[in-house]
Amino acid sequence: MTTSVPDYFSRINEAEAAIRQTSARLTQPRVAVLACLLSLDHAASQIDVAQALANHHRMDRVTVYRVLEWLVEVGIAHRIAGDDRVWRFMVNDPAAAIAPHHQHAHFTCTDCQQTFCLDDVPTKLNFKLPAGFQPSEVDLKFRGRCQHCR
Amino acid sequence: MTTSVPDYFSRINEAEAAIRQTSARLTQPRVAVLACLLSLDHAASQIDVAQALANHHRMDRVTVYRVLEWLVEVGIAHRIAGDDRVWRFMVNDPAAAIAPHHQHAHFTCTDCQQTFCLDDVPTKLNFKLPAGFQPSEVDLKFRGRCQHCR
DNA sequence: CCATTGGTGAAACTCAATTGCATTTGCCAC
DNA sequence: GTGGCAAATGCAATTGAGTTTCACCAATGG
Repeated sequence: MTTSVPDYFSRINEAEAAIRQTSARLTQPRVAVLACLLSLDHAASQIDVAQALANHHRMDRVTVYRVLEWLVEVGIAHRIAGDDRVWRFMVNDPAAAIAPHHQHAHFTCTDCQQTFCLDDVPTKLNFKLPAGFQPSEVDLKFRGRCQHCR
Repeated sequence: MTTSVPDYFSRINEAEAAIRQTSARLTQPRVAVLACLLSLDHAASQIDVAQALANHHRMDRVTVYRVLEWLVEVGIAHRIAGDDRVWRFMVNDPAAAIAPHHQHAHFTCTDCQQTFCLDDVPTKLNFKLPAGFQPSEVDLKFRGRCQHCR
């Protein structure tokens, strides 16, 4: 739940490299937010990120929002709508990022409220929809108990 | 998109009957909101319902929220989380309502922004999740073009 | 018809997210 | 290096869906 500090620091180089690959500016907030996301195995909200970074960087909430949005824009992360009307963010699986229209499966724990990304679960478009519906994206969401909470 | 008025009126009796089957009071707002939902083939937000009913009933928005919530509670309707952080509501398919833990598939049109319920698409729990994840609910969501928008 | 209590209306509040604008900063050309 | 400028950030104010509180009203049961 809390960010392990060493884990966060070990991800800074990785974050910088990823940001440099976009042609945008390498800024402190971007590095910090991305390093934070990289250090987590579950999706994080703006408030999660801000709290995790509070000891290292003082950063406006709006900046966190904007960095997270930007990460989604450039394809480094993706955004998940929670049942509590909060956006959560998670770094894309590098392997899956190759495919432009990656289909996600997510798992939200009803106990600890954390959301995990299940990259292994295939969400192939082998569903038969009623006539007239042309799907371009699939979102598969599970609710239940996660590995830590059972 | 707009509620057809005759359609709404033709659903009033049906709405009254359904409300009477619960042991709660038969009130104007409940009848109106449920008749409105029954007349639609897509999910409606609080604001959609309020606007559709504006000509017939003056009703506080809090009342609409409470009636919609109540409809979910008693199993007449269900709630769908939208990508725009808005709750939308739709009457349950009577056949599917028999099963207590009915799994839904939803389709949100990226063009007209409306959400439809696909009762025919099976969402059986035949997925293999990573070890440790115990799912109790599945939510399958499609995005794309609906029948009206292509 | 009255009493009870569940339901409604109105105003205030919460809280995540967004917008506008002044200030700062990364980065490129020189 | 350093000067300039667009891009990014910080701060304050705003939006908008949804919730809470509480006084008043009205559907049901006696």
